[in-house]
Amino acid sequence: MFKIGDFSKLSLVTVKTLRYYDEIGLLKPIKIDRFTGYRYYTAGQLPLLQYIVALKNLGLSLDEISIMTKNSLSSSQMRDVLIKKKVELQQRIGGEQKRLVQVEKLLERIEMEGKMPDYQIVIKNIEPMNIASVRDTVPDIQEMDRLWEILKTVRTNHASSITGPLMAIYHDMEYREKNVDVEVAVPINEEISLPDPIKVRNIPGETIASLIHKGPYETMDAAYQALMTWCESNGYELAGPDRHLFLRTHKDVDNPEEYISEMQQPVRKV
Amino acid sequence: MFKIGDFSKLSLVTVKTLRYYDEIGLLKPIKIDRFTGYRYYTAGQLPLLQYIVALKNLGLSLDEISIMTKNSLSSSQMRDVLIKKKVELQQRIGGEQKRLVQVEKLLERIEMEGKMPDYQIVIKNIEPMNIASVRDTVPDIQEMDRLWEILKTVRTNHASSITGPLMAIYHDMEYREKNVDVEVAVPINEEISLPDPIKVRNIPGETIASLIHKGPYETMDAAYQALMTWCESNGYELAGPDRHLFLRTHKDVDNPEEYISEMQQPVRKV
DNA sequence: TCTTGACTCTCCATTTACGGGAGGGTTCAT
DNA sequence: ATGAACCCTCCCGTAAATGGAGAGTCAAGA
Repeated sequence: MFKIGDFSKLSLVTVKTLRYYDEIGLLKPIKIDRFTGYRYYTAGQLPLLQYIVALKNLGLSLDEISIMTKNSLSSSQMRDVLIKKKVELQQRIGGEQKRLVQVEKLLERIEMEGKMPDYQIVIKNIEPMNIASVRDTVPDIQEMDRLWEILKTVRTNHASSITGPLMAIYHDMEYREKNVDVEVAVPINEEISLPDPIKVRNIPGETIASLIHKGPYETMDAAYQALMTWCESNGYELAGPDRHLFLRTHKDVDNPEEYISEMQQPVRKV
Repeated sequence: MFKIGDFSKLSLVTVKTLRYYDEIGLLKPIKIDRFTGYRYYTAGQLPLLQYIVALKNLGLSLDEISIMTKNSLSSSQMRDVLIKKKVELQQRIGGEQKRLVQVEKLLERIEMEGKMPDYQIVIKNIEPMNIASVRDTVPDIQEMDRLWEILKTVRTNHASSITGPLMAIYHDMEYREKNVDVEVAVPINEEISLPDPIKVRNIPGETIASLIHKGPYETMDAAYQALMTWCESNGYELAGPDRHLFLRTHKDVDNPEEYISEMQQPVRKV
């Protein structure tokens, strides 16, 4: 019989850890002195402790090790635990490798541009929502104001139904300056009836690449380029028309430099 | 100005998380109502939050992100943080991949043998220690008892200096049945003077592959084989004579099935 | 003006696998 | 008998939130 310190020296497992394993029931001392509380271990417990350490080195959690050390466990159940762990490890490795690539890309960009990039692109999952919208092909982007005017009735008559910021959906598959097929929309929380040409429709949940842009709309082209490049080089393909969310506009601030927009490009992993 | 819930919807960051970021000073609301405690955010904070989320996706800790978002940080300092993170990620990937290989090997063994293997092999780092020992080439392994007898004077006259279990060190580089060059030893904690042929010497700290064996010594050959195989297939090469620690012997139990031994094979990563 | 439901606040507990330390009891060789 | 080494329990801290309790606030509809 060894006191905890001697057992610790034999096994090279710290005293703290042994006490913890006792506490969670993973490895109980063979005997505890009722009066002093001293823990006593025996050499016969070393194989079990070695087993625990070995499984820990494989990356198993103590919970999983607890399961594995229940001696009633069949070998096929052990196999299942290990297979689960294997899958988990594979996924973690995959994730870390993706992160590594991203970090390397970011470093490259810092090298090239001499500074932190202005645009941070993030993948998000958007919930489905209802929108009230007007869609038209306008000869010039300035003409969009006409569409906003039409939507104004929603904002005045159903203000409490609005659940999000205004947005524009660009249905053209490629960029164009003239004759833009644009849908101007506002998210609403229920079916309300609206006069023509306003339609109410549902947008399904989607995965999007998001980029937040600060400044006037004229400077968004570079951001748009960055978003496209990012999608391509990160293995996403475009999966629908991109949206423009107006988060802070001339109605909120005077200086166009303070405008805030979000570009959302639906994407799909390839 | 948005209340926390609206800001959460815009950014797709949970309310709880926003409050947490406030608490740790990572992203403070633009205004907190002095009377109600309500937090208010503005669209202008979205770029910063997007930045935070993007860095989090790269695997940076919130502490590191705190550093990165201090606006006084030069791009070379940012580069340093990222390079540190890159190295960290590479190391983590390496570690996880090793674990994955181990799990796969264990699964293979379960497939082949139909049960969990009996031997768990673990790498340990042994601290340097002093030993009192007798070394000789004995014609037969039974002759070792003669060496134990010689060491008995240590165990009787210097019992309090003994710091560990008895051990045998096999100096032959390959396995042999006859004329074994063996050193029988006991760890001690200080320089004591001992009669010939007992020598006191120092064993340096070493990395060893350890295997705990339960049962009579005759059944240890398979364990020894397993240890060698393991070292080979896990990229370790032998780095010295192996040791046998007697953790529970005939002095402790009657039944040889209850004997506990530890085999320690010094190794070196290749 | 009142009510009601949605929203927000703070504070506390929980998660993993221990490590550090305080304060106090035990063992053992001298 | 004494001092050193050892052991005990209890509490706090870690990272990055998540979940819940209990209480206060806001806004829309009646």
